[in-house]
Amino acid sequence: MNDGSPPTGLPQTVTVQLGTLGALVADRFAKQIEAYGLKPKHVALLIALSHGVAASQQELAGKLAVVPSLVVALADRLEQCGAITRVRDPTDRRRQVLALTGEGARLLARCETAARAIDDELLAALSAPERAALRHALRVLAEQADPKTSLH
Amino acid sequence: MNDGSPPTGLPQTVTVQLGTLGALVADRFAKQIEAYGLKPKHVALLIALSHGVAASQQELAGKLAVVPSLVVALADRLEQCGAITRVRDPTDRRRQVLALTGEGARLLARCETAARAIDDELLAALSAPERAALRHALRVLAEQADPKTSLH
DNA sequence: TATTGTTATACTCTATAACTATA
DNA sequence: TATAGTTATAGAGTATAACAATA
Repeated sequence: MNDGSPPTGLPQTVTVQLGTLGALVADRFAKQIEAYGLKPKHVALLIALSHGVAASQQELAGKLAVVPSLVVALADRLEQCGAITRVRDPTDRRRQVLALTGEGARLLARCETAARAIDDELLAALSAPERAALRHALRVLAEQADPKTSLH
Repeated sequence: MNDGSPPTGLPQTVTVQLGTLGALVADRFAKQIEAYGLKPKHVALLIALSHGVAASQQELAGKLAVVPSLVVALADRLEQCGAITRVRDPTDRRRQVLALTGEGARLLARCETAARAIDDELLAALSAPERAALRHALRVLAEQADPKTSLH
């Protein structure tokens, strides 16, 4: 264009910048964790299990804001690589109760290492107080968004 | 788990928080702009056109970090709704030169309004200085990431 | 009859590969 | 022969819908 009309301010919005940076770091993170045979959604499931206690697949589908049939596929993979256990609830044999294993916790720790490396690279351009301010703001926004939190 | 092992620090990393929030705002933004018949990638193409001058589809594929065949589909849609023009370069008739129209600029303005509304809602939980600090940090990170910037 | 998990299927987004036309 | 764009096809990721087991 460049015909004198005001340039769009869209790229300066937090919405677009968060969307762009989010996609960027998500791609980097996905690249790193594929060495462990995991996708971001697998990690989201592991995180959910590491927080609360063991949970049914329906409960997890709610927490991850995905459909139950997707939890089946994610859990299949995680069970296959030994990251979770999957046992029928004796009191209600319809329910599959998932729980993190030691191997799952180790995988999660490796993912955390990968994430921290991406953090360090990304935040290198900021001063220490700028980094602290960003972390604070993200923490506030993340917990306000939390009800349905997932990785894309 | 909750067996005494340390809980994962993954959700506190900037990587995971940016990824999560980015997906959240991207979804909200996508929801808003579908009223205009646009997807985030369409907006990304319009933004690219509003910045530089008219550009060939190959150049745009480079800027958006997508494959040329995707630019075809995006441009088809944008041309169809009158947001861009698409003319053969007379000096090299292989090239299609895309340019933003007045209607495209108007669409972009509506998208900006939608993004600012999401910004306002999201940032309501932060104080004015916290908002300023976040905007500053995101601006720095966004421009450092910029080479291949897109919306997911 | 309602609910949990599963399977089968379809849809969206995007990439790869083959093709056309210009150069 | 090489390049811009296009078309056809395929793959990843996820949802919807039908189904089986259990309540």
